[in-house]
Amino acid sequence: MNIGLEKYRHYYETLTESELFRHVTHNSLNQLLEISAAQNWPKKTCILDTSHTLYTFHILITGKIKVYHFDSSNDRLLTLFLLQDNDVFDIFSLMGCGTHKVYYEALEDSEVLCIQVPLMKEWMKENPLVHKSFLSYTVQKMNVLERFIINVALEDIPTRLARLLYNNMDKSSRQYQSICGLSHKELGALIGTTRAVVNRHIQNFKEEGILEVSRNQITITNIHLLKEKLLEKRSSY
Amino acid sequence: MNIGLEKYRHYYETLTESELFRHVTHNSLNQLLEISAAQNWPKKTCILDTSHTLYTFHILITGKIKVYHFDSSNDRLLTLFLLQDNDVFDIFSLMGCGTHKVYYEALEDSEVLCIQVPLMKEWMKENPLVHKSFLSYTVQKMNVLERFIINVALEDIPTRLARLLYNNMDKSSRQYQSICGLSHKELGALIGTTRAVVNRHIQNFKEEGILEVSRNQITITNIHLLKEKLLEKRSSY
DNA sequence: CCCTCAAAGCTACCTAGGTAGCATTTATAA
DNA sequence: TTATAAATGCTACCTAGGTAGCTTTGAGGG
Repeated sequence: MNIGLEKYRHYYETLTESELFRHVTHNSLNQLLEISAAQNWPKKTCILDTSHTLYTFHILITGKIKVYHFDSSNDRLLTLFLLQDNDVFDIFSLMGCGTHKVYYEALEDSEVLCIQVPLMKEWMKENPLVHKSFLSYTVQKMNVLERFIINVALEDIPTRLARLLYNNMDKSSRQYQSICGLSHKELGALIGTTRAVVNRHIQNFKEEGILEVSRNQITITNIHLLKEKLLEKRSSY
Repeated sequence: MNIGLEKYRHYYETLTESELFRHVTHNSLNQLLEISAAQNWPKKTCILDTSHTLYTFHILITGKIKVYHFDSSNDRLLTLFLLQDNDVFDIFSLMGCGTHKVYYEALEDSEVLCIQVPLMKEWMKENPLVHKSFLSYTVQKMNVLERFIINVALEDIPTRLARLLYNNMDKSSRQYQSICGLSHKELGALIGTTRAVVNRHIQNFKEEGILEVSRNQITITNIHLLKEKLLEKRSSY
């Protein structure tokens, strides 16, 4: 990597804070940075080509990246993950698990470290302890996926939407962190439905006094009512 | 472990064939068996108590075990995984990822090795290479989950059912392996719907000449028609 | 400043799939 | 054997959510 010293420090310190590289020596961390290429992905950059997804491993330094699947038959997106600081992708290609087809899009300006898969494999071989961290990380992600699938398969859309809002709300400030500023279409992709349906239920929530909408921003006005949405389940049947 | 020599050999050889323990020394594998307790879970045994799920790690030697979530509000099951020989569970508890609530049920008589989580952690610490195998294994499972969620969120039930049948059919013999003998209710749990709906579509498939039904057994009569079900998607809209 | 386009709001329609209920068949056990 | 329970097949009903199409709003760029 050939960059300014300040940038380098910035990357270095971010990696230090990551649980993935916590037990890696300073020396090894520097070696990792040596084989990395830093890239800036501006907002709305869409990464589609396989050189990125199949042969490159990525570390997200700052920003927000959406991992999604595209279904051509009904023209719909499904967001599998929202990656934040210190997330890594794509472990699938790292493990030679080649058949999964996902796309990436930067939802905010993002700094990304790119590492060729063979180089990364080499580095991991010399730092075998990271396998443990990666395992822990992957299991956590799998837990997220597991809950996701249970939601999509067993819960109706008002419940899923309420859960999405609730989970992403900072309980004290009632502000949103990760899903702040997303369009209804993006919200739909996050819970497995379309923008029209999301909009419909947001209007319902508004009427019920759960939230208020003001240009590109959803504000929860009654957190208790929101929470009730999660618990009521389908008892109306 | 205190068992007959033959059983011991049987377990040992099964583990040797597992990709999870491929690079483990004979000595370590014996140590693993030493801290294991062998159990036989008869068909339809349902494991619910947390001593099994939360504090014990399991290796499935022979048999078939269903990992499922139960939703009390609408009284429905969702099968997340069908575990076969040499599968392991539950990695979540091993990684201290305590919040996932799943149940286990033996669909066939199963031989299981049970290992206390602290002992397993100790053993893994002395055999750090297994973290790599476990990582690879977990990533593969995650890939399965990822495809599952895409199916459930974006595809209709005829497609999901057709895919389930197709994936679990031995293409040459047209026999089923893993889902053979499952009830419509079980099939529903595998694709995220109810038995009534599964039955409805099986009747449709029958009328279309895709399959035949004879007491607890589904036989595909036209594999091409079945495959078309997968590809036609929702073009009828 | 206006122009453009995406996002949001809303109406109307339709169908896949969830539900309820029952009758029939098959399996398991007493 | 009979009895009990489970699995299957089938009917009828209903509603959540997908779709189409349009208007309104507002943000960002020239």
